[in-house]
Amino acid sequence: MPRLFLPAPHGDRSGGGRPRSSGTGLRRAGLAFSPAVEDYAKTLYRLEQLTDEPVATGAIATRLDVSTPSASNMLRHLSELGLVTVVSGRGARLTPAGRRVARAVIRRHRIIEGFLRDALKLPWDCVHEEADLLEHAVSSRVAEAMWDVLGRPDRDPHGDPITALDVDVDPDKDVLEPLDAWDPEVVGVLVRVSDAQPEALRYMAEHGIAPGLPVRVIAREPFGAGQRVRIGDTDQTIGPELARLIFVQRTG
Amino acid sequence: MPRLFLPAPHGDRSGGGRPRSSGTGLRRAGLAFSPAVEDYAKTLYRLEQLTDEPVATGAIATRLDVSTPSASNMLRHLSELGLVTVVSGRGARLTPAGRRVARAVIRRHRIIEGFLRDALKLPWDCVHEEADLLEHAVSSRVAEAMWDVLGRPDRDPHGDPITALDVDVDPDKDVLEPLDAWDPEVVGVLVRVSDAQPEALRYMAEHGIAPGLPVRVIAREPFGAGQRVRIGDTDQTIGPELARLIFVQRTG
DNA sequence: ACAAACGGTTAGGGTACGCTAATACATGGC
DNA sequence: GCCATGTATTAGCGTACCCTAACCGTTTGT
Repeated sequence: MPRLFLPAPHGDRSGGGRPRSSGTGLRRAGLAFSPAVEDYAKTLYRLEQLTDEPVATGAIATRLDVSTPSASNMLRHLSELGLVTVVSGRGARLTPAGRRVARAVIRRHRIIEGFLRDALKLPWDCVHEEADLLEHAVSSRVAEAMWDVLGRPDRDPHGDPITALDVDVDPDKDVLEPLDAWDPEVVGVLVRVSDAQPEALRYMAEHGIAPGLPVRVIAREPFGAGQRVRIGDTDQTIGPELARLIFVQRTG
Repeated sequence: MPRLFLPAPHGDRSGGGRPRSSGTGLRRAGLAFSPAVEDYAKTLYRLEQLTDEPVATGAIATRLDVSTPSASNMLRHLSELGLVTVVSGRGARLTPAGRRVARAVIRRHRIIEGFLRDALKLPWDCVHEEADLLEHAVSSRVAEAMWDVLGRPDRDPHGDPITALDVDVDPDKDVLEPLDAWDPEVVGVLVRVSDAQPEALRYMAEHGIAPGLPVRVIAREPFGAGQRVRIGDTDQTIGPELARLIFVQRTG
């Protein structure tokens, strides 16, 4: 049984005597949940923010790059851990406990990203992958120490918010819009860039597109060729696909 | 199959189609070896430094806190990975490849320890356990970045050497002795303290016993009560069990 | 010389994950 | 209302680790 002090997973009609771990547990003693469980919670949390419906099993599977049956099984597992409620045949929803787990993982992830970039000077585009690995190994104590060293910032390098664990609201709700949606002459601040596509991240790094800079839309190019935009103090043309990954807040 | 580009483990009479991972491998894609394998290599490396014989299966099992059969199985596994050669019925020995793996893990471990203590200001005694967790998740790139930030030290906080990957010699060989072995009036420098016992670490931290300080043995107490020693600029009595965990280098 | 003792290996199970193939269910078209 | 379609679940496996119990092979004591 991997997690001490928690109801045993699955059937647990086991025969094992020693209450130590099975499989992966030689390391990670005492950490509450397995990396896989944390990943599912995190993914579920993110997908829940997009709809009010329960999250479809297939969507989770796609996001995590596993087969649908695997996701289905894991969701049952998570529900036995009390982290999700499964709406059979339709999808799953995080419980409050599940949301806590997800927020903790996401918080650690963002702190680690910030730390890798600002303290260790790692290049932009490798930071996300490294953080995906580390988020399951870094204890809260270490993560909070990193956060202190960074000066307790409220956003990570991509502009994603680093919120307290008991905060459920997304501070970007009702505030941020994709740059894509803006018409000419609108002005504001670049708040965050999506970290979903490493390639896009690299491009943005090379072209000086980073959170914190002022943004002004100059014109919309014809035939869907994107927007002419001033970011910081350079003008450039942003294609619509990239513009959907850039989130801005109106100031004008 | 967890490790890309390596001969498949065990029989591999599998039926699986997708060449992705099984079990634990959703994260850690691309990392060469599983945490368990790294732990075995590390332990083997340490035990090999104590004897010239092949390392006994039972010794490894004890050190890793697993059953002897588990260790036996894993050693077979490691031998199929080309990391050890098993001397059947007697024990195992690391191959050059195994030694490389072990040194890489140990190097990461020590860099992480130093980093947690010096950069993150974590207390002495929790540093070792955190590092045990992190050493399998931190990539070489991140570890080397940490090392740079620390100023490329050649020892970790306990005084254990941080050596290059291709260096096989222990720089402490023929140089360090346990404090226990010293007679009165011998003087030198405290180079390292064993990190094997967290309790001892805590005691030493509280009593100002740390690597780098000058040491002079003042007298040996009667009836095995230990030694009267000056460490830094305080005198104290060190019991023989503690004295065996403190390693010193003669300067006089 | 032989039996006890000890250490290692083999046998047989477990759990956590993952996968494919086959089945169940929900939904939408007609 | 009924079937085609798609999505979700169940069935059955595979692998990495771990464990206990039973089985060897050496070494050792007398």
